[in-house]
Amino acid sequence: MNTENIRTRFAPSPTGFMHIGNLRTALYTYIIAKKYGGKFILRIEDTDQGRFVDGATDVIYNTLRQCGLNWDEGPDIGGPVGPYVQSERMSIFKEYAVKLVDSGHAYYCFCTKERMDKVHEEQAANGITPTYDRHCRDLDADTVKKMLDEGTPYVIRQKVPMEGVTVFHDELYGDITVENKELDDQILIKQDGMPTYNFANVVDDHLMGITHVVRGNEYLSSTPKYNLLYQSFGWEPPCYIHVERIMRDATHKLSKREGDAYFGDFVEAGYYVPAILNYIALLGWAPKGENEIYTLDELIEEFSIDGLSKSPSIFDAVKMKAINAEWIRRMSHDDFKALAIPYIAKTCKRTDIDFDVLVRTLQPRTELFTDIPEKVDFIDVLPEYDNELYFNKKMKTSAETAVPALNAILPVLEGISEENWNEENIHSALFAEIEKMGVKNGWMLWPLRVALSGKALTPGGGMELAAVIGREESLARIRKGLVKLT
RNA sequence: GGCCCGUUGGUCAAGAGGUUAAGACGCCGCCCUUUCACGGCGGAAUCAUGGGUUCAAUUCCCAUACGGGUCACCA
Repeated sequence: MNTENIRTRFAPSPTGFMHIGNLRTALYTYIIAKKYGGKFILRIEDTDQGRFVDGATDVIYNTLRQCGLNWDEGPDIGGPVGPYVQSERMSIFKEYAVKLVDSGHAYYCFCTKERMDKVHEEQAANGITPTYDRHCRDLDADTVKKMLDEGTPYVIRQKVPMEGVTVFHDELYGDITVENKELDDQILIKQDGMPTYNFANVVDDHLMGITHVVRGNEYLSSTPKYNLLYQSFGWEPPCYIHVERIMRDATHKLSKREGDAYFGDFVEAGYYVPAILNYIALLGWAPKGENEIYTLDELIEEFSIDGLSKSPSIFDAVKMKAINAEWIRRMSHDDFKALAIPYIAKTCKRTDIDFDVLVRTLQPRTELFTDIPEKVDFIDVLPEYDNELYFNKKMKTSAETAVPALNAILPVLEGISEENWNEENIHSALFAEIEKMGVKNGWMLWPLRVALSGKALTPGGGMELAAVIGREESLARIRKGLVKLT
């Protein structure tokens, strides 16, 4: 593969959503450009006015920026081969189509929609794949001129060779050969004068100097027609890299309905953007070594086209969550803290707590940021709980043993002043008492956890909880627990 | 249906004729431990099927099955 002066492009339609599969295509496209020091171009394909959605281009911009997939040329920043919005390029396609007519690679077709419907109907009835019957393919020049002069509505169709084969090369799939007779004389310019997607794509890619086309593998079937177009123009075809799709399961695509299709869904669900990128990069691509955690820069470093998979990958939310958790564990305390605080604040309004202890206990227990609110919901107000919670088989504790345990803890903690109330002092005071009494750690500390949180599952143990919620609240909750028990 | 593409544990996947068929997630067990996690150790679990080629096929070839894609004046 020639990697000199690579130019790749991401050419999404503004639908209002960024599908996770498209994002992955954008990722690979970006990586391939950057890996070889090339340019990554953004082109907006908005020619389908029927699908126009307000603000949809912003979704594309924002997603790409959030992910760090910064484009070198695009609608907003311009570039040498603009415009980068396809709807602003409409005037150029007709001219190129006429060039093809002149060179005998395309032709005017005056067939009406009604005639085509009838033909297709008949073909279908005879069990033939509906295609254009090439009715206008060999109209003589005079007839064409006459009809054009009369203003007869027309389309321009590609004149695909009737015999022979077309071969194209894909970096992943190798050479793919298709019989020309399988190819339809597809429409290049529609009756309204607008280009079809396939035609605009070829012309734009060429005019923009795109060297590597990375796209979903649903385009594999139409690539021979693309290649024929390049040949007809005498242009060098780009290097094709078709990537397989991401599936929901073996037979279903990711869908809007399941809420698992769009980038935004995952951000909202508490995923960390670099982790999302990391996970989707791994879906359909395997690194050489055993590391699975990559930043974008590391991905660029590690990436290799031969690591791309030729079969569809099934999206696994469980694995993505694991990758997300790994990213969280690897964060510095301060980075995690900054990201966690807004989620803590959802259920914990207090600001006088020991955030450092809380955040430290939270970090290894957080898979998604959205896990956090539920984990800290006991801080502001002690939840109602049952004395049964004091029972723990392994700790050998129960509502009965909790009474002496809490009675022993209370004076010890009362002995720590407000100024000295911190995890270290709580720890040493409590452990001194434990040693003095000759009891098991859990016998003493399990009841403390329950009294302080009213929960069996908490971030950190009894001592951390005491440090987090503070002296006054801790003592009050222990006393309350004692009252509740007796 | 025609054409094109694909098929290694539940999932992501390595492997490129000879391997005890990596690794990760998940699952199970054990250890650590004031819970749960984290961390550590161990375990169960895979080459779609049938024919070839070969001394030897997960690996190469051909069928079959299954899955996907595509056959628009949509993109």
